[in-house]
Amino acid sequence: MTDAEHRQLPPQYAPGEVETRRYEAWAAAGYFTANAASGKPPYSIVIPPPNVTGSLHIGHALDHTLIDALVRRRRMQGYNALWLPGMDHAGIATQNVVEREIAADGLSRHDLGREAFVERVWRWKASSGGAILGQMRRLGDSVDWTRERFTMDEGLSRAVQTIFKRLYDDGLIYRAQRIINWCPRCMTALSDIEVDHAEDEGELVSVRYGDGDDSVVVATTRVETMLGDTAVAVHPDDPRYARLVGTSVQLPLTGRAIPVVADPHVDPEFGTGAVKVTPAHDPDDFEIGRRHDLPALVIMDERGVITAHGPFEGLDRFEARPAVLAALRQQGRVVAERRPYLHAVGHCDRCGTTVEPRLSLQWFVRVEPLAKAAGDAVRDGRVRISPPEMAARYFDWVDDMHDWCISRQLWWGHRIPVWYGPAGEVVAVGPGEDPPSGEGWRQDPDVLDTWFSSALWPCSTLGWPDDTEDLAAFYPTSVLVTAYDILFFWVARMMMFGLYAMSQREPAQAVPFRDIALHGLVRDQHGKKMSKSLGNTVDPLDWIDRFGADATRFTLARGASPGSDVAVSEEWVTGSRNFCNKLWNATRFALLNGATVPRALPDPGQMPTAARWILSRLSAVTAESDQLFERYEFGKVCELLYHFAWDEVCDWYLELAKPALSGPAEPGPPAGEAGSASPAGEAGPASTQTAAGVTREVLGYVLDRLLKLLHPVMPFVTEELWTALTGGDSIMIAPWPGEGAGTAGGVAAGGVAAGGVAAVGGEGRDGTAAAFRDAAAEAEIGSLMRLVTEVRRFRSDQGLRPGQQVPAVLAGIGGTRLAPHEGSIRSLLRLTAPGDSFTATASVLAEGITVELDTAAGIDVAAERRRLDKDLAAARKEADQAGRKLGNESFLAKAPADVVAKTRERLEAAHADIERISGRLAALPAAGPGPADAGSAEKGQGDG
RNA sequence: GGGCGAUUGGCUCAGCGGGAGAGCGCCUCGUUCACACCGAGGAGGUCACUGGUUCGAUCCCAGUAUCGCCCACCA
Repeated sequence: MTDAEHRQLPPQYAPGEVETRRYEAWAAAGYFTANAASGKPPYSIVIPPPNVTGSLHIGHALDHTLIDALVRRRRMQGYNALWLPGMDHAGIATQNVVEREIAADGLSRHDLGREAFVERVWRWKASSGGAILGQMRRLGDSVDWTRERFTMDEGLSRAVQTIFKRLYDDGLIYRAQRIINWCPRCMTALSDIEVDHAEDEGELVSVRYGDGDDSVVVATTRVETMLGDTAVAVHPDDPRYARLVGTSVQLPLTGRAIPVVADPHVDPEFGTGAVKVTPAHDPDDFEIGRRHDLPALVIMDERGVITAHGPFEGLDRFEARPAVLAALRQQGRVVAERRPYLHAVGHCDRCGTTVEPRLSLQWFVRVEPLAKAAGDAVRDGRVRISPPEMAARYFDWVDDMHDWCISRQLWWGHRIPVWYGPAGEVVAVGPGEDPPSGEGWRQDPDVLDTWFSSALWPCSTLGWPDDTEDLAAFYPTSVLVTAYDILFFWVARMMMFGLYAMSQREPAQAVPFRDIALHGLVRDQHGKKMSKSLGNTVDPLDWIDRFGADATRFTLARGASPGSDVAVSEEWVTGSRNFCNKLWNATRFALLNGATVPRALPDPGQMPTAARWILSRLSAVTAESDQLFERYEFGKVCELLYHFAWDEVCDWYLELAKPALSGPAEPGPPAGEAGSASPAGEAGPASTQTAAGVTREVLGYVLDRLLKLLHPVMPFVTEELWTALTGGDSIMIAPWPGEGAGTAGGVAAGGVAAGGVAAVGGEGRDGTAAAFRDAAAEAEIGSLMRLVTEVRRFRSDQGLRPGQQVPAVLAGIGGTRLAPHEGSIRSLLRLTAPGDSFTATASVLAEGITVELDTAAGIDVAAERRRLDKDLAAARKEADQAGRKLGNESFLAKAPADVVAKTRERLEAAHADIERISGRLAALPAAGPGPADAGSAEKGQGDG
């Protein structure tokens, strides 16, 4: 853009072209790239790595918006800000995608063989994986593309093997025969958290084992597993079965004799008090079996097909259930059936298949010491969770966690770095791809749980296990931003592995992040979960196309408060789009009127009150938005800035500035209220010191700051407007307008490096970051706003068109604090000077000033009386309330002084209102029949 | 079965011991030279219910109802 062009804006913001142009320019300029060697204090966030199979959905859009806002703000504050991008290989999910692909050619992964299949997955990744990375550009994510990582790239694989070996050597990884969760469709083991429990309808069947006096009735929801029963268990103190303990009963259908054992785990109150024991197919039974040295009889293969010899062999587990039941029924073994019987059943969180408890040899992480350390880091405050309530969930989990099954019977993932000798013994454990020298070595065929590598993400992406510059500069990361639904899967595990991997550091430096900022899930306008089947999903790319990235981001951020869900709808994003346009036009207006951004503010003595008012408000808003940002209150930041920009800057300040802007630009006698300000001096060499000049600078200053405050959430439109306004290179690298931007206060609150970082970025080049507070100006403009609103209400009630000019006298304004604002008031209210024939036909009393209006048609007495009656009733109610309080001795004795004082003020104000309104009622011309002024007022109160 | 949270205007939500708020929607008016993706004005709520604490409760406590979420190896 040329200098002339950059001050011309079209009347509407068109995001499309701006966004791609700006993003590419930022990336090309290297603004996203962090430099570990820079002397600036670090601020780092690692992306929650999206699945390589994924595409950008609305949940990512929320997460990324919040992260990007944090990073952009810190960058402007002078931090060495890093947002590190990357992806997760997503073991099961990715393998499933490619398996489906080859299934189209009628092939299974076994047809290809392991090596070819894995090769095929890599090819898939290269061509169709990672679509999300391109989509992140559309959102405006300021990620450092030079540091992009993938959980299966060389460095991360080495990190995985390294920590595996360390854990193994420390006795924290072991291999054992256990009952694990097995998905018969994915044909792999799952960890506890990869299983979703859902209430399923089953049936509870009571079956008689044995005959005659020595028989016992057991209840089960899974009759088919009886084929693998190796005992019946009863409670040791249960008198009903005491005589049977130690004997055996005959198992129906198979005829096997199985022992009756006594085990305290059995609940004598449930069912018959006797339970069948199937050690190979139920985790509880497995434990009972261990205690009593029972054999574990496996009756199903890895697909869930019955392998027990007999008539049921070859049946799927769900076919076997009715078949076994029918056979039992035929033998008269079924004593009772209860159906439907609701109970919780586990499902694979990847494919929904009912999980089968399966006895198998797997690798486990002994989590207890790791989980304890992870809990302690939060307990002792090294890591803070936002919102704090979520910490309870975190503790529940880390304090009572089962060992973590980490082996998966898949091909896509980090192969377990263990080699077995010819006899099957573990003889070597990674790292390194090569087997030990000699013959007969065989690597474990399984891969590691995807979450095993994700758990290392904060340190592995920064270079661990190597002692890299990035690791030194950016670990611990500053904050982890993610949805609460992933607290257990990922966050807690990063805590465990991060602390373990970095344990050579002092405890405060070993944590993977200092803050955990949890946000909620995105829901539809009715608070319902988004799902494809409900058809209520929102595609963020569609919104970006139609409303712009900034509108999409603002909508999501506006709804985000710590830990709670975000409801969005097209109405919200429309509103956000409108807000972008509002900013656009406010800046456009400023440019059309010659606004400039000053190096320093003009002398406050030269400023109109309105300027001091808006600067005072800007200062308050800036401080408040900084505080909210530090607390991850994104919704409140957005709300605050939205209302400041729209209600205060646009609706009032721009309107108040209009008369001054149309004044002379050359130095001369200041116009309007500025006449009361100190005369133009030579103090500011760059300043024109006319009312118009001062206003142009203040307007430019306010917009400069406002755009910067909004930039973290709305990067594109603010960039476009700011460069047009200032001619600067980029708002991205402009200094943050915080009061003493980036100084120790802000840093301490942000919890960045311990020890604090003082004076980051300094005051910036304009050196005007100090607070500008002016309570008198705020009070004065507040008074003006109330007066104008009151008169507008009158005009509206009287059916006067908003634009209609009305001759008026502002009686009694002389000597009041509003006297200097008469010009503004007249312009805002469309009041003209009274002509020769002026006769007041109506008046409004507000702020101690009587506005006498000459309305052409006179006033509508009835409408006015109705309104006044209503006002009077409200004022009386107010006076009554406050008066009653002040008449209460206990209140006077016990309430704090400021509350009492405030109540007094309320009472006085209410009395003044009553007097004013009564006066106006009395002054109303008697129109219509009836001597009813007082009566109608009374009625109004009575009704209220 | 445990735990947590919610219940505020038509909708989605802020507020959380001393005067009930916002956005959208709704009604009225408006071609004022930034913006109709706009401006001005307005209507609309006994803050789920019942008790308690308090000078004072939407806000604190207890209970009830309804809804939601998380965790869970009782067949």
